[in-house]
Amino acid sequence: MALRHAVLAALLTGDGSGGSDGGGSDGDGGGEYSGYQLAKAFDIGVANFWHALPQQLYAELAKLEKEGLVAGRQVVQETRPNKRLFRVTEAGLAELAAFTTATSKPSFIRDDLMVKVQAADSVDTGPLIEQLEERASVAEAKTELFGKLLRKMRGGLDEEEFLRRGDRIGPYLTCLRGLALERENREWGLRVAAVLRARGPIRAER
Amino acid sequence: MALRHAVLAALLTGDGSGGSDGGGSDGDGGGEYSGYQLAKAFDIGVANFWHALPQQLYAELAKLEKEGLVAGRQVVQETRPNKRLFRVTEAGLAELAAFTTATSKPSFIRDDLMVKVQAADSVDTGPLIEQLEERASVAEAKTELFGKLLRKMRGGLDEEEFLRRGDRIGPYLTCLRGLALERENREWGLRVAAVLRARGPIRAER
DNA sequence: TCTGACTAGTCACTTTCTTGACTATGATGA
DNA sequence: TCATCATAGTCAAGAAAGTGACTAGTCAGA
Repeated sequence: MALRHAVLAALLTGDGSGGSDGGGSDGDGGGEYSGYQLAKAFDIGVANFWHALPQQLYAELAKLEKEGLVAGRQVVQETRPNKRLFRVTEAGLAELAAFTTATSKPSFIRDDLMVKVQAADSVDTGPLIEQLEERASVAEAKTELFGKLLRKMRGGLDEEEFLRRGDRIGPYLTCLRGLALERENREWGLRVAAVLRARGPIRAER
Repeated sequence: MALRHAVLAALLTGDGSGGSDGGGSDGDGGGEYSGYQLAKAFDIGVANFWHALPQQLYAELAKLEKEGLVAGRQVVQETRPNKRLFRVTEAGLAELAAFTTATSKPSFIRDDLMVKVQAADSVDTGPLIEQLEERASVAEAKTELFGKLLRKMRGGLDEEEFLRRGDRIGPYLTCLRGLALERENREWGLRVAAVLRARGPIRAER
């Protein structure tokens, strides 16, 4: 059970997709998000370290609300469907605090491409090479995206300065890791593709 | 459904935990593993890109056998419980080949610590710092482990040479990525811990 | 005018994962 | 001698995650 914590953390951090979309006064600390917005955030930033589909988020938000960890309010809209905005309650904060104190499960990764590379000696490497290069280019795009996000978050300040004095450095720090990850992803993908290409078709069979 | 492919890939690659444990003549290509050995492999090397508990592996092996993708044979042992060794069949290879050709799902990570860091501005950072440093030291240990594994796999050759001519480079390539990952993990953990430490107790609340 | 995309979300079903307990035997160590 | 670890698994229940399909209105473009 940890999607809930990812959701709480995401609700707290103002790294919303919308930007200055619509009119909300963004005043009071941790933002308010609709399930829909949250789903988008999970597709971009948060997806860095957690992944979830919209349906899961809606379901989780419902549960969290029932338990009083988030509070939702209805917002009536004329031109588009009504929506419910959620914010973290005190109880939600307490839950997050407890979670932070508890020991973490070891992080885990699951990666189809790695499985394929692991078996690279026993299968046709053609399609694999393609996928590796595709992966590398996706990683490059993400690298750029994260770079922009980071610049935006730290505003005018340089990194050291921001990390010393900025408020809300959490998302910045996780984004930093995402950036490093994608950089490595890219390099690895290119390297492996190059190695496999150089070796040509399968050699070691069985 | 991709644990099965991870299992097949793991069975193929001779990166077994046991080393020269027990007496088997290791002759014919992809190794043979018991569920138990496989479980250990998943706890070390493979855990790099896939994670699974022993029960899942036993269950998956049973399914794979029923479908003819792996073949098991009973090995009677005097001094310890009997075991069943599995190897990948032709059909299993074909399944892996098909999997390799199909498009991969985007890799995904799930990491409690990252969630906690994301929320770092709203919670007590004390325990978090501890966990980050713990993580860093685990990562360092893994870094060393992977370094050794890599040296062992490439034998006397240097890396370029090995990747050009070695047989069974798949596990080597995935291990390379694991190494890079853990290196980044370590650096990130230390960096974030230092940043949080320098900031002292919570400042930005709500 | 029809198509498709965007906003906003719900329902039902299936697959996977995780937890915990249980069976056996032999070897190691206090 | 008693406890614990390592080998080698099995079973069952429940929580979490993933998939697919569906509603419904708005807006932009062909």
